[in-house]
Amino acid sequence: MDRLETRPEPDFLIKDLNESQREAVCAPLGNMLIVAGAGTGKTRVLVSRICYLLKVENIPARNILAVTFTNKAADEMRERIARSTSPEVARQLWTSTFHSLCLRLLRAYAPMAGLKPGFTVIDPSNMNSLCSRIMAETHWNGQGLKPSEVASKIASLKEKGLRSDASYECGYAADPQLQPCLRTVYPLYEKICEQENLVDFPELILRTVELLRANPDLRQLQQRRFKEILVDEFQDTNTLQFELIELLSGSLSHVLVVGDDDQSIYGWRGADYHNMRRFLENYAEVRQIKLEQNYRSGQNILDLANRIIKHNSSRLVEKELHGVKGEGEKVTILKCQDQNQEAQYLALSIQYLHQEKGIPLDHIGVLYRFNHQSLLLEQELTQKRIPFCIFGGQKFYEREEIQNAIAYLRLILNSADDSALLRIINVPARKLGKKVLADLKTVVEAQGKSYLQTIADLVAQEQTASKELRTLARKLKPFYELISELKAVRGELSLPDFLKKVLKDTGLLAYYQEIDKKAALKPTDNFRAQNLEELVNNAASFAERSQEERAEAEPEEQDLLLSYISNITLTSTTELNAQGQSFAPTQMVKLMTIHAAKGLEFEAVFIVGFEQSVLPSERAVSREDGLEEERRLAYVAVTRAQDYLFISYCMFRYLFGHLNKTGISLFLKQMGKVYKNLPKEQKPYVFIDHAGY
DNA sequence: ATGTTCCTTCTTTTT
DNA sequence: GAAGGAACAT
Repeated sequence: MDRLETRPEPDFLIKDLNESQREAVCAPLGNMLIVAGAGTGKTRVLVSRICYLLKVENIPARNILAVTFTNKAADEMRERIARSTSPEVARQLWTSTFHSLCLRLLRAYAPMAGLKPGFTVIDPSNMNSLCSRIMAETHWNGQGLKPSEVASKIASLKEKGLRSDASYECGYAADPQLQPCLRTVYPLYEKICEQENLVDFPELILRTVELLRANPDLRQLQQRRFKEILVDEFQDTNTLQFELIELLSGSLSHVLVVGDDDQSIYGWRGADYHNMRRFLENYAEVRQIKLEQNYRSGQNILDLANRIIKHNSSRLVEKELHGVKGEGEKVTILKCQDQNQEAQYLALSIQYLHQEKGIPLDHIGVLYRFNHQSLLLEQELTQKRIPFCIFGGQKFYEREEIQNAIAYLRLILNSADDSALLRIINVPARKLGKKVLADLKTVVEAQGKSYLQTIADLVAQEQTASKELRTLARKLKPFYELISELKAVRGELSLPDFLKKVLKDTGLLAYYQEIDKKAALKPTDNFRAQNLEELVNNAASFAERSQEERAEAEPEEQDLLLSYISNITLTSTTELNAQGQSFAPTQMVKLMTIHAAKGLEFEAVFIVGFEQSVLPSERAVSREDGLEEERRLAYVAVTRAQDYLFISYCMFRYLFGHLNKTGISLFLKQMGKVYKNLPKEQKPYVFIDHAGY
């Protein structure tokens, strides 16, 4: 025992870790690829590694960057590090998502990146309306492409690092359907974003990459800052994010990436798990570590999972999960006649698990491939009086009333934001309909200024203008005065008080109260006015939080309203439910898609609709790598279960109003072959045929 | 400007 | 089969 040891022994860090985990945590400084199977304690390894870097390697916290995909993961990591070190240290760490990291850099270097300070971050739905605006103005009908599809084409081009000019050169012009989109819509989209000072999600990354590419000095500065870079869920990175990491890491930095190619389920969104292989190729002397010891599930569940994924031929790394909990319960595979029977069986089984096995309802997860599958299940659970909640569906910040409130804030912050203005200029109705807007538009186009500036000019020149312009000015004056007044008082009020004033003065709150009153039939409906009030609460707690962090805040983040709306745009889904509250339901069964379940675990898992043309989905299999991605989806679903796993499939199912013959999924069939000749006791599952009744 | 009716269209969605 | 959009009517 050496009490005088100044350099802390890593024992406290590696206690309870298995050998490969320990190797990952205590490896000498260098590049590392950790292939971490489901439930193998990867977050723990990441957190311990960061603590090791801090305490043993004495790397200052401000030189460590940990990148995740969700805010939730980033917060959780920071919190766990705070517990192992100190809140002080944890605050100095850079733990953030790709997007919030880029936002921070762009706010700091806006002019250098070709952006005006105070730019607005827009979400995918705003991107859609912008595209629809452009399509209307250019009179292009989309040739079967909807605005949202055009928007996602643009987004995916950006995620490949391609601007409008580059994507045209890159041979995408060969696609006849894409041509008008590339030639007219994309360049116009870029132009409008530039004029209105808007930045969409993929743009955050692309701008940052271009900024770092073009400025060697700035790049070097960042590379010297980020000595140790850690990236979670690396299989989900896209081309652009891969390049971002390359630009941020210098010759003296070390990069550690953690991922699992078997859990790559966002390929359709541009994620490319081959980045794991690329990492090995592009980085020097990468230490490769495989984590296969699973702490989550019983061996029966793992056997089934291993068997399913084995049929994928394009896996990067062969691996097999070994459990530590023993065999555990057998998996139940249930064959049903139709979805009604499946729903009934589900409700009964949940009751059984809850009442006989004492499993709390909130430790039970029901997973499905498509959102619409929940409908029937909801009805059945309601009837049997089993409390449940649904993850996903409509998100709080996507709700119309919230988007409208945010649009007012956007306009107040950024006068150039025509998209925001056009959204709310007549909400609530101000007699500014089609006619007035068309007249206004001609003036805007003649002047070449933003809508708000044009309105300001019109109002100022009311006396001297022609008769037509005078009437136009008179109609627009109240709206102009409203926005000006709000702009003027912004600095005098706290964030929540200001928001309250905006909702009241614009008439938005009264407008939605009126709508609620008329529609107040179903109590399950979200009252819209209530949602707006929730927005105020949300802003209040945001203001409180930033008060605490004020000491750490960098000067560019001082504008509370600006950081609030950027924040609410980048914070969404799992953290807030449709009512805008933090989502931590108790005593309720959780229903969600398999995609939404990634990263979660439950004592008991039900996978419903494990059948042909559902899982694998009929449409997915036509895509390149589609079938294998669906199989990975099945693998993710199965590996969510700790103790109980129930899989069900139907022989027939209504899909889009028609009765289809579905039946057992290819994945289950292939898995079952291995066990065909084994006696029942040796199979990891019990098969029940309910279809005969 | 708001309500209606018909018609089309169906994944998954970390930010 | 249900929801969202477009065309139409009030």
